Amino acid sequence: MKPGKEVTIYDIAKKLNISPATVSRGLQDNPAISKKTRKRIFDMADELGYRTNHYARNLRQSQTNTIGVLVHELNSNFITSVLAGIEKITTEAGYDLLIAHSSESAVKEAANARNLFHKRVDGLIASLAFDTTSLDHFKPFKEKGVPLVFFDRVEQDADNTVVIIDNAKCGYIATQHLIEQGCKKIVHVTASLKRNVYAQRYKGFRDALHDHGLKFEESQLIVNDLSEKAGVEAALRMLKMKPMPDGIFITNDFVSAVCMRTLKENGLRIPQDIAVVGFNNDAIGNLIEPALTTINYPGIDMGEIAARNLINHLKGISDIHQTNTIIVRSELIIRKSSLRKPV
Amino acid sequence: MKPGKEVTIYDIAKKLNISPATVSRGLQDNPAISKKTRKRIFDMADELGYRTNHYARNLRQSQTNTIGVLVHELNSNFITSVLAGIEKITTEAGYDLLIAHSSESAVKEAANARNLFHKRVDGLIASLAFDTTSLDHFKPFKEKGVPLVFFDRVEQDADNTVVIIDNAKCGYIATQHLIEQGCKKIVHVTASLKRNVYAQRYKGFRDALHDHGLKFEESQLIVNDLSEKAGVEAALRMLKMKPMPDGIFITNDFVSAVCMRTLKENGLRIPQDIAVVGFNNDAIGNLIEPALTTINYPGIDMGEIAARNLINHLKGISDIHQTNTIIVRSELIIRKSSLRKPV
DNA sequence: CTGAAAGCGCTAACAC
DNA sequence: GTGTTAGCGCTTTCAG
Repeated sequence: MKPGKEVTIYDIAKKLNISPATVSRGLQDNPAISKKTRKRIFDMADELGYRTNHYARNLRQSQTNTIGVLVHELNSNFITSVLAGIEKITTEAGYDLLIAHSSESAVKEAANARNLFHKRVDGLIASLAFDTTSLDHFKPFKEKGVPLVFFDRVEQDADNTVVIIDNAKCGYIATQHLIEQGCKKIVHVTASLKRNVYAQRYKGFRDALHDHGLKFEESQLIVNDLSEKAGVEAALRMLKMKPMPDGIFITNDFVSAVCMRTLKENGLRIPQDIAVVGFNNDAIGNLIEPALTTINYPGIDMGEIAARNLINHLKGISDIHQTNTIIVRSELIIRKSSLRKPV
Repeated sequence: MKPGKEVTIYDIAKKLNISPATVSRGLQDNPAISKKTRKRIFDMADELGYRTNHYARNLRQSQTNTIGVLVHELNSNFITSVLAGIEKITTEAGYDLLIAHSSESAVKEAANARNLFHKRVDGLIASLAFDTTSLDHFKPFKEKGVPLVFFDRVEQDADNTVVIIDNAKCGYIATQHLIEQGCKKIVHVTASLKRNVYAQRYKGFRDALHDHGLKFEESQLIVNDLSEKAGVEAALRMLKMKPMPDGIFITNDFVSAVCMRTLKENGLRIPQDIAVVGFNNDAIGNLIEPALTTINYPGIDMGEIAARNLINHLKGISDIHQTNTIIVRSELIIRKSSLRKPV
């Protein structure tokens, strides 16, 4: 193995006195090649330390065997689970992953989309940033016929395939649970209502209040950016309300934990004074006190489903445009933060 | 823009009545091309919706402009910070990232290394899995002259560049802090001592005990896999010790949180009965009760440093083999979980 | 400042 | 079952 010099199929061909085409076929397990030759090819490849030049192959085949993944952040349990699911499926199918994250910025998201497009991904799986409103940056993909699958944070128009949970239902059952625990004034802490997930959860929240004859005032809705600072502020704001809320439904477990901390620091008891329900079922929920009631939904499944749909489409097994919306199961996990009555 | 047909530099050249070579040079801001021509080229490229074919370019230049990153897991704050740091630097320098994670399995790590090698990354940044002992899977990189940088979990032999913190010192100050708080029997919960980070922290722990005249028994060392289950077991084991420890130094914040939960469930008060110090400064430490004393070290800086070193080497600005070990600062963050005396 | 031409390593018609 | 050949899109000498 001379350093610096790459082994090519020509080297293998020469050593074996066969043609490069045969080597190429052999390496791909083409059935037209006899068992013996194939074995000789593989052995020689090993011996010489051959490695495929993916760039030559991709150039030739004009397809990259790469799937782009566009997410808002990497730092949540949920996202890493989704990634794990995607990775499992794509790896099995022999695709590479190019992962980009937008740090919740629509501008960076557009830049990443452009980059992935220029990298010629065969398909794209994406979850949108907070403030993404237009889907223009995905247009090039559509024009080139590169299939798109959105998950979780999506924009639902006619021709996107989306993998989501029933956020409205989740919002409803979370709120209903609080009502069943005796809460009369429930505050909802969430992020920009322009984003489907938050809009839907809010809708569920409102519907549940309405169906149970509870009234709603604007002050019961707190919209922020789900940061630690925002969590503290939300809690302080609730402390000043008259009357104070006796239940909170928060759209994210981290912010729930922050809120709870601030409330407890101010002498409130959870769930007696205020019952709390979060969202996502992050590890944190089971470590804080009291343990957090939350909505669980399977990131890994969402990832697998998104990836599988995309790949089946790429392989021509199914057409992605036929399956428009896939809803993944979700459930309420009841823990102490909301439990005022025996179950 | 006809669908399915890619625009190449030949198309641009033809439209402009110049040669493909000129277009290629223009696109790369080659100073040999006049401003006017360059502008015309860019405008036409825009108009036609041209996108570079990276595969053709890489094939031609036989370098990929890609850096591989090999990590044990994605699900920690620390790792995602490192990744953010790496990404910042590599993006600025125009490199792509190929990220692989080994789920703490040496076997998968080797497979990932092989894959990245076959993908021909120009350089590799890695942090090892728990049970990785041999560095054989990195040999191909060395043989081909592909530069390697290890961070955090490393194997220190002569010719690897490593970016680490002073784990022994951190272990020492964590332990010393507990001693200063009046702890007489301190237990250390950690992972496989084959891994440098854990071995060094343990060394610091032992040194601190020794320097302060405290004796050590084998039972004061608990080695596990840092899972939730392991955290619970560790706590239960300590509850059975006679006498019970009055201080714990745990190598990871998550396990600290789990341990604390179990101890509290069993009626122990923290820090009065047992003082706890963790490691990593994850977000969780500030949300549990009492807030967790821990060691902070800057993942983002480690990522940036690792990436910068690698890239400078690739660009020939500096030689990676000259800088063998880079130590990043770290510090003890004191919170309530360990505070028995006024500061 | 620009053009002509060769070649990076691989695959896929098309032959035989 | 195997060989010949052309070409994927780009960069880069070498010429002018």
